[in-house]
Amino acid sequence: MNIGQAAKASGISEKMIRYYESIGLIGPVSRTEAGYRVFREKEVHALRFISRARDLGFSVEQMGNLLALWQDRHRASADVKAVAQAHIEELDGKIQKLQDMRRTLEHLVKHCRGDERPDCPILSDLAAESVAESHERDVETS
Amino acid sequence: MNIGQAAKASGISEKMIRYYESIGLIGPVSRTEAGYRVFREKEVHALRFISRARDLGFSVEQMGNLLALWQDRHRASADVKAVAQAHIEELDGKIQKLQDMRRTLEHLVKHCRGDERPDCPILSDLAAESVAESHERDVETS
DNA sequence: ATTTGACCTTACAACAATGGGAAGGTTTAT
DNA sequence: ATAAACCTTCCCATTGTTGTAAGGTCAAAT
Repeated sequence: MNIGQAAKASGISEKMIRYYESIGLIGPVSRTEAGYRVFREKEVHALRFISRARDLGFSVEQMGNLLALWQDRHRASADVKAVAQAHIEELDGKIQKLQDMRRTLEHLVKHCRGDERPDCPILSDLAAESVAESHERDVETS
Repeated sequence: MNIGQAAKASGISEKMIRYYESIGLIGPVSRTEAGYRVFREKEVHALRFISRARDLGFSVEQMGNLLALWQDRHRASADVKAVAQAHIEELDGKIQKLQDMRRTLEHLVKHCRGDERPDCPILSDLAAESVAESHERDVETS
């Protein structure tokens, strides 16, 4: 199976397959005389594994861990669970941050007339002289 | 005011200030004889604007639009609102995606014993021979 | 047998946004 | 005069992915 076939079979682009090989996420793929990569079921299976993990937002590093665990017949499921849980917490952090932004923005948008006049609370807020927001200017010992 | 002061006053790192100048997000800053950048209130004000927009997750491109509108006395607030609303939708998309991941992962984690044994539904799911599309995973059948 | 087109190879650049660091010039305070 | 604290530009790395260029290979049609 050539790389094009493997890409279609796994849902990972040729580019990314080569990349994953180059960084060692998947071991070196065997080649034909001419240098073409040859994929067998084993490799394609791993690529599909990667594809699914990627869909769940795992980083390349985390995928490396998961792949290692997958291939370790003596793994403890606790180790796998730990990776997954850490990722859930990462996701929670990101979701939280995005929702905070969303809330603030939603609030501003709700108060903007959205007509031809220039007055706009969104810009006013962005341009506001810093009041008691998260940034600090003071650095001197007072 | 030198760049270090401007950085402290705006909450944007020196690095990023130079970068924002280099890509034209802020106009060229005037210089001393020796080549040091000189920031006046006007520039610092713009940097603070950028800092706030960035905290709300606006991209550099969107910030460019917002800055232009901010400086356009004849803007229509509708234009500002449109930028903000587009961004809210972007945020919604990202949140949605992350929550989908989170849900799936949470489900898998819940069904993993997390003990010494190797059996793990998380790995089983990732390794599954594709049955249906990856989105059609089993959802809370209780 | 040669051409064509679809495939493969590597290598390099780019994206967004940010940080790190080197090598060197300037200002300020001692 | 000298050291410390600034500033400057330039290049590199990150994460994950795509694009492109220049070239080698394979299979089918001429």
